[in-house]
Amino acid sequence: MMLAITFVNRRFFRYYDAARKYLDNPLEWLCNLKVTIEDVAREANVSAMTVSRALRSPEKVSTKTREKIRAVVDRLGYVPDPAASALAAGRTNVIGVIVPSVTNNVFADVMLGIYEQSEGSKWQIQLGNSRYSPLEEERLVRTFLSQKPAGLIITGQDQSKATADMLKSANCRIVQIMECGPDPYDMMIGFSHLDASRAATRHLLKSGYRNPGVLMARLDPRSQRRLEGYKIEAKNAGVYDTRRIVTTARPSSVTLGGELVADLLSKAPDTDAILCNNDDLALGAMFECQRRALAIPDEIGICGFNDLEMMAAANPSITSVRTHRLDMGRASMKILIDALNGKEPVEPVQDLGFEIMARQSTGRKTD
Amino acid sequence: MMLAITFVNRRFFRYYDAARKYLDNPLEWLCNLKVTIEDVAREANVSAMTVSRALRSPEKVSTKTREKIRAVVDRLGYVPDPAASALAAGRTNVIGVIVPSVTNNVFADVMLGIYEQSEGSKWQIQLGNSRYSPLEEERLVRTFLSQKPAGLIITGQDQSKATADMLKSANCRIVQIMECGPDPYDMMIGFSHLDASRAATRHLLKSGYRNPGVLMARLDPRSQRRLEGYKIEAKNAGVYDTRRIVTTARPSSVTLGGELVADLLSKAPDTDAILCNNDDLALGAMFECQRRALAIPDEIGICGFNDLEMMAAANPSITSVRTHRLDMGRASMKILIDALNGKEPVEPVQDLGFEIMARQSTGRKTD
DNA sequence: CCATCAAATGATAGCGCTAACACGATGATG
DNA sequence: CATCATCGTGTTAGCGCTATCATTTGATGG
Repeated sequence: MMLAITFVNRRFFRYYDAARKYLDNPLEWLCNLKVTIEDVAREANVSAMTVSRALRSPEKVSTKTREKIRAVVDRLGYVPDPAASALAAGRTNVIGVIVPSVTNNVFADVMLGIYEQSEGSKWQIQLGNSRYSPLEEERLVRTFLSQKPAGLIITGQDQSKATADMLKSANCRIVQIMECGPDPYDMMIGFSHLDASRAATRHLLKSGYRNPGVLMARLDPRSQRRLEGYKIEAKNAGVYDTRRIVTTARPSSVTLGGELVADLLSKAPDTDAILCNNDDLALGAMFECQRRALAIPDEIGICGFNDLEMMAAANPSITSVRTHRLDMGRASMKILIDALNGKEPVEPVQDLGFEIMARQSTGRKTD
Repeated sequence: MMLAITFVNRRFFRYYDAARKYLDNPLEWLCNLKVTIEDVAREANVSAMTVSRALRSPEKVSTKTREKIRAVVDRLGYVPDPAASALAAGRTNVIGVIVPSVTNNVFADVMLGIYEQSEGSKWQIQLGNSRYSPLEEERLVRTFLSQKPAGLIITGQDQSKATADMLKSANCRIVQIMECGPDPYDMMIGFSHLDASRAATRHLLKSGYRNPGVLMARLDPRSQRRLEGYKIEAKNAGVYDTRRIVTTARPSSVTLGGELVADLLSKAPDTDAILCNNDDLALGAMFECQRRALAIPDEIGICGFNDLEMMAAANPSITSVRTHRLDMGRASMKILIDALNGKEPVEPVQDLGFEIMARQSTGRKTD
């Protein structure tokens, strides 16, 4: 009885307080009356706790009660308040994803894989865009961690010291993507940019090109490693020449590809192959070579990086290094969800590799 | 005194409870001790409420107190708990953004504009990807609204009835983007897809093409309107012919552009111009025409839609309909933030228009 | 020096939910 | 038949913050 009175009082004052705000608009009041877990509990003749359990861990509630509650939930259109839930439980179902760009096709594909894998699960993706800025990344990590996320997917391994410290002591699971290396914070899914770029350079050399140059836009850490790979193989082959290294801090684009080719050919007119930082540059490079009536692949070879869909469709089709972007997204989400479900990964660092897609643009007739 | 004891008790039990969980790892316990607003309040010799005010509405706190608090906040590394804040205040700083695709360059640009405009503000972007599914969109809207967002940016005007009902009675500001039309839920920033497509079709006709065809992938509502625009102008000019309308439900890609051209030319070999649903298709169409040695623009004209950066860089450069994607993002975020700050928009529906970018691919020598 | 009022600050009471424990009912066990 | 584990459910006590109103402080003018 005492309980009933307390309960009625609580409801009464809640409605009373709410009502006062809508004295001039009773209709709006009615519309905004929020359905809480207690409303469901009352209608179903159970306690709020049982409703909570029925929704979060149904196996702990008898089938009969569960179905009764489900029916009331549907009838009243109850939706749990995530803020209250997070506050009470001390954690959320949020998985934060931090990428350096949303415009870039590469990350768009990774995101797609992540979304795809999270489908149907209880985990909520929250996307953060660091725009290649370590400071912005730091801010994002701080913001995400304050939300007590279940997990974090973050791009690369070149975080600032402050970010790294936060991540190391973070109370959630972490997956680094896009790269492979030693000392992960927790888990890691990616591939070796250095090896990929070395393989691409070797492909050019094997195809009979003697003076390969390289175009690099926006030197983020992964591009740097790719450039390093080119240098190693160029030196190995004894064809290293700084004139043939064209870099810029500008973000890559098709137009930029054309401009960089122009730059490269003016500095080193004997260049006979171009390794591009990514496929946008490669496409731009191809268009520019066509405008200059340089025959691809005989006079000049072109190789991109990432193997976006358009590379195979281009005319001529363009050689590129296929990276498993969708798989990286899927795998990172999968390993994270598994870990959250208590299934520790056998191998916390996974190298998904790459593949050289040799096409017309590097198909020089060998002598 | 009473207060002090209560306070000490509270702290004590908090620490005691926390401690029990870390009996086997005291170090971890120390690391995880969360700094709360009360810790800051105690250190700064003010009440929790004053700390809260100092952070959320600094102008309500004296300069001296504010600075003292700021110093303590920095020293302790206090970060407010957004869940607690949301629960107590009944609202959040979250702005939900719902787009049908994250892979698509078009939306990537819009997102970029949105992010850009939100920079430095207190508003938090949260991205939802409906993947062109009205049901998924409904789920997203429900989820977002349960988080009591400050605002919502949603793509288009073709929501399901349930979604529309939720949005109409939602307790937050709403901006629809990418389209312009009557009866917005609240505010609207976009352009007329019908008009844009009519203008593009007229451009082809004016350029001397007599038998323009059209390629359409993934018939979302906006594509439908674009198709409608083509039909109107084709009929106006008396050149309407269903053989020249090639559509597919598959998502667009460069490769698909090539395939659809093949389809179009086999059905209607006399086609002399191709209006493409988007730039990916246009690029693929161009490559396919080049493979078939069809001279662009003399034998066949090509026009894209959206004017992605690569259209100008292509060889030949490709005519396209420039849409102001970045501006749409920026404008939608701006009008939303203004509204949230109490600055009602003068014009709740804004048409940002479009621009026909005539280039080589439709530059037929007129007779 | 005090009344008056605005500005600054504090005390109180939740926001809606869940962890942790309590408790009763049920069935299994010796 | 007492004993004990197990299951399903209820009770209690917050999670960390802010709305609201009460109170204090300081500035101003008579």
